[in-house]
Parts: sequence; C-alpha cells; structure tokens
Amino acid sequence: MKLSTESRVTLNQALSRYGVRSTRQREQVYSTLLSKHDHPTADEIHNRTKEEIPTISLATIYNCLDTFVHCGLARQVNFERESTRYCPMEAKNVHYAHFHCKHTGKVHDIHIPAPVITMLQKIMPEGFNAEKIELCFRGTAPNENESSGE
Amino acid sequence: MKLSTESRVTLNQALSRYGVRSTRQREQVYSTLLSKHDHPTADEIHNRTKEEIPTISLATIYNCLDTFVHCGLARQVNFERESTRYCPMEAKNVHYAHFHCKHTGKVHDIHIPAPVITMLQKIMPEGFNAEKIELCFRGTAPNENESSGE
DNA sequence: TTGATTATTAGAATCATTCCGATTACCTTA
DNA sequence: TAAGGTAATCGGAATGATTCTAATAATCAA
Repeated sequence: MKLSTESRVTLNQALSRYGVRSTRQREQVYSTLLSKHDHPTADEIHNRTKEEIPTISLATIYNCLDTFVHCGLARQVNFERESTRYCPMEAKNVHYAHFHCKHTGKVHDIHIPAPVITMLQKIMPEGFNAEKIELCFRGTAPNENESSGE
Repeated sequence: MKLSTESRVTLNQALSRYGVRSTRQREQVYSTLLSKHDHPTADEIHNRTKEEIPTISLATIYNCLDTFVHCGLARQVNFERESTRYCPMEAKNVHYAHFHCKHTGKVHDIHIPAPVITMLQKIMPEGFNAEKIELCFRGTAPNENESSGE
C-alpha cells in the first residue's frame, strides 16, 4: 500500500523536525501502520511490511517504530507483559484509553473526554505531577459486525 | 521477618479456599511482600526472601506470586515492558492507580475514589463491559521525606 | 567523486518469565 | 508409622520479545 501525499508530508515533517531522514523503510512502515488501525505488534508490522519490502528486517521495524514514537507519529500500547502494540497518533491532546477484549484479544480505542482527564488529574495528592496517563480496560467488547479493523 | 498471626490466618484461608497448601515458602514470600510495600519485582522478592530461605528458587517465587494473585492476596503492576511488580491486596473493591516516578523509578499507590470509577465506566460505548480497570500515571512524585516504603 | 554520516541488516545477546524432569515434602489411610 | 499418592519445590534449560553489534549500504554535503 502506498502512502497518500498528505501522510507523506506529515511523516516527512515529523522526521525532519526530529532530525532524521526519510527512507523507503520508514515510509513503508508508516504506511503499514496507517493502513490498518488494529494495534499490531512489531512482529505483525514486520510481516505486513515484508509484502512490500521482502528483505526488511525486524530490527528496522523496531527502529522505525521507535523513531515514530519519539516523533509523535505513533503511540505504544501495552497490556500486562504482552508484546508492545503500536498505533498511529492521530491528534495531539486527544486522549484515548484502550479496551482489551478477553475473547478476541482485539484492542479498541476509547476516547477519553477532556473533563475526565481533568478529573483524573485531581485524584493525585499534592505534589504529584503526571505527564502521562495510561488507562486500560479489560473485559468483553460488543459482538463485531464491523470487520473494518480498529 | 515473621508473619503475624493475623496475616497467617489471612494467607491460610485464602490458600485453602483456592485449594492449595500452605508451605514454608509461601509463608515467607507472603511475609516478604507484606514487609515492604514498595512494589518489588519477582527478582527483588527473591533476593529479600533468600535472607530467610537461602535456597529458595526464583521459579518458586514466581510460583508463589502467581498463586497469590489468583487467590486475591496480591496484585500485579506493570509499567510498559518493565518487569512485573507485586503488591499485597489490602482490600477488595478498593481501587488504586499507580504513579511511576520518572526520577526515582518508585511506584506510588493512588487511591481512586468510587465516583471516579463510576465515571470511568461511563466513558465506554454501549456494549463494552470492563471487568478490570488499570490506571497508571507517569511523572514526578513529590520529594520524599517519608522513607516508610510505599 | 570523496568522505562522512546515518540507516539497514542478520544474527548474537539479553532479560524476564515459563517450562521441564527430578527430587522432596506433605497428607491419607492402612 | 510405613506406604502410596499428590502437590510443591528446585535448578537449569527453553522461550519470546526486544536490544545490541558489527558489517554493509544508502544518502548527503562539499
């Protein structure tokens, strides 16, 4: 799958702001990440990307993903000690929780309204300053008729 | 460190309800877990417990901790892909978030008031049913004059 | 084109955790 | 209190995700 012009611009801007080059591998991995929002693991991204660049190595996948995370292009999602999952970061300042379905293993994004973020900030005692909030649910997700990924 | 009579009763009841035996190792690991609420890793618990039972193996530590988690005597806490940490479960139906200090690496419990739990339940769309909520903060904790562990 | 820097690669290394087979401890019932 | 059976422990090997390493390849600047 090819990257849209718009996404390529986003990628290139973020990469150059971060001071690294845009490469074929980075473009393709970014494209893979955008093409299906199902929170894939590095290994899954590796398999998907190999369809376009058969020789790409897993180390490069980790490398690219790491770069994206630092650039603000992607986020990591962790459940317990399972493999880290990745998803594109759509917008800054919009918070998502993650819902992990115990039956399908699928991960769903749950939007967190701003007032809830504010409330969460308030449960911390004096002196605690949170820069990052991570909220995960585990349970059963509704039966899916949507096969759209995500 | 020796287990108080009260704690031993708690332990034994939980173990027998779960259908497993109380052993020297399980008592000692439970005691280690109770003696310092600093969310130790399995490896840290191993080192601390070896002071009492020098030959205890790491496999047994994992084994005991796993049993405790299933019995409801302990909880696991995960940050990103770091080693799993453990803490005793004080009370059922009381929720705690975890605050991970980026300077000291220490983990702090943050009590979550019941209304906040209710609100969190509400951010999920129709059909999602969460059985478990995990909330983690990362940032800076206040300077500690308290050396009480926890 | 040259040289310097940055990226990629394959495979080795690492680290937490789990698995395995053998031994040991513990309960039951005789 | 001995025997047999089950459960727990042990040390070390195996696993799986991730990171490291050293060599090669691609890219950029002059």
